[in-house]
Amino acid sequence: MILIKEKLSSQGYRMTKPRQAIFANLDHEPQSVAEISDRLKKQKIKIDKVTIYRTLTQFVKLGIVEETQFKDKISVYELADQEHHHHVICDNCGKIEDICLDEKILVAAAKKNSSFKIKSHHLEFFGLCKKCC
Amino acid sequence: MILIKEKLSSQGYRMTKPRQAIFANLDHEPQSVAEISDRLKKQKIKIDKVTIYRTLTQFVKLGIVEETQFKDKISVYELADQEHHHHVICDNCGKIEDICLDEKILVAAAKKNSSFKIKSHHLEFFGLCKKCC
DNA sequence: GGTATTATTGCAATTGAGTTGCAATAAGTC
DNA sequence: GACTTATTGCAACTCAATTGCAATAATACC
Ligand SMILES: [Mn+2]
Ligand SMILES: [Mn+2]
Ligand SMILES: [Zn+2]
Ligand SMILES: [Zn+2]
Repeated sequence: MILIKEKLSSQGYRMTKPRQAIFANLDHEPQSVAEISDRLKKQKIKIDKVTIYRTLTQFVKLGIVEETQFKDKISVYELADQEHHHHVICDNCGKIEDICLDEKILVAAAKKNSSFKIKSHHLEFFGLCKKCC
Repeated sequence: MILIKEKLSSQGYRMTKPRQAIFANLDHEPQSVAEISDRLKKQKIKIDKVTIYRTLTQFVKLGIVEETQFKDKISVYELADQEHHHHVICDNCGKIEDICLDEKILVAAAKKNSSFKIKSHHLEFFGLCKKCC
């Protein structure tokens, strides 16, 4: 928590109540803006969606949050303080599971086979969770 | 070309001028609806965007076209008559390069490490093309 | 503490991709 | 050619995300 205050003020940004509340409602599971908004509403915290968008965009820039999008194209956000990992998404109910993979070999192969200077990659898996199987 | 007429009529669909023109403007490089629309305009072929959307959705269902989305969230479409492959996208200019990788090992590892019944995956690489390097 | 400065917020309006309803049009069939 | 019905184009709409701007609140300075 102090960590993010540091990160903010070091860039001339301010630690505000909305930013604190949004940060407190982030998770290691990716969430959409709508989901974060709902969580805040349940806690009787009134924050406009625009503020959530702007805050998350800023958190991404500061490396506090990671943004991804799956098949449905809407952005989802999760805390960035975890080791590099990927997700398995249920085609039926949308449930998300983390998955750790050793993809070094694959990335190395990609770098070798491509004329591009490869910097990053997206990798997600889709299927059915236990309940939906 | 006859191929797609078969596929269409076998499902009770019709081969129309718009569908022919849209098919003729598909490529092995992923294109957005806007890009396809522009190509058609340059050829003085007047087809509404809605028709392009509906046609592509149908082509996807028939297995003629593959739909993907990269970082910018808009859908892109490419011909499906090619072997399974992935893409490298330039972060600067959007150029796309095909890349073939042997990901069997990775997919097997994912299936092993996950509680889900994995059916498919998305894998894309990002970086800088030669020009933008 | 109180005041000045300026980052931040909330609201309303806007953008842009994609979808839907429906009447007019054009394939396929006989 | 006439009939049936899939398809098209237009307009209206949805929904995530962005933008402009005046009101508000966090920091800095006294
Ligand atoms: Mn995760
Ligand atoms: Mn390709
Ligand atoms: Zn499920
Ligand atoms: Zn480039």
